[in-house]
Amino acid sequence: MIRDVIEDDEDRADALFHALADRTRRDIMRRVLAGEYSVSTLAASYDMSFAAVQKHVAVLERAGLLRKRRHGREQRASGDVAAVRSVASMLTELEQVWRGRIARIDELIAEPED
Amino acid sequence: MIRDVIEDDEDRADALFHALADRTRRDIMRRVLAGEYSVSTLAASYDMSFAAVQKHVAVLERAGLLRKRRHGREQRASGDVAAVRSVASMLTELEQVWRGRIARIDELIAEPED
DNA sequence: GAATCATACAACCAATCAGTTGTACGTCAA
DNA sequence: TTGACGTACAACTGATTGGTTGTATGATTC
Repeated sequence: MIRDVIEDDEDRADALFHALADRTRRDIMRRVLAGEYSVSTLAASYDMSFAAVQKHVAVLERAGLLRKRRHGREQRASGDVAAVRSVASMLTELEQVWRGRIARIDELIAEPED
Repeated sequence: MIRDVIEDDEDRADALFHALADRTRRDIMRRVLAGEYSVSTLAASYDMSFAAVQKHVAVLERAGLLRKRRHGREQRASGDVAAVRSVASMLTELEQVWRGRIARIDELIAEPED
């Protein structure tokens, strides 16, 4: 059913916005969009345990915002710009809803009959 | 200090992404961007208590995503499209970081000396 | 094969979250 | 002035979060 697809979309949106609603994770995104970094290299940048950073990376990965590639014994993460764009397009959709409202108001002003 | 401004920006980003990381709140945003709605009118649309919806509206308001105007005894909410755009611009910034990476890679390919 | 490095994951904890019910207060209509 | 409506907020609950430490597993190096 279409209903379920929409549900999945909402699940995905929840995951994406939630993943971005943490400053450490946003910072990780900035790094992995600029280049490839192993989890331990990333972890070295933050004042928290390796496990904490690893969990942040896992949250971003589950949301589809980054991918990991094995490289020897390390796992290198790189950001997925398409996922970032998909979040941006959700916001554009919201903006379109607003444009619809404005268009309706403009119509009323243009045709003041009734 | 500049440091504190950045901190405030991060606080704001946290609040914005967190506010949008809930499907009920995203749905409220769709409505209040399309028009003005009283809190109780909004509440009638959802299968949860008035208080729950009122709290969702408060979260969106604190994040700056909507504003309320008194109108008689009701409080009408309408979405702030500028706030939505500010979130979009954060994502554009992320995308710029990625573009920088690609540009650097292209340079390496263009000048294979070294 | 042993030691080491990089990663993943479980178990735990305090804090926050999303929901509930109940209460209080301002505004409007009779 | 009394009641009903619309809103806000406090107090509570179970679930989730972001952090911790400890342990297990894989790949690398000696």
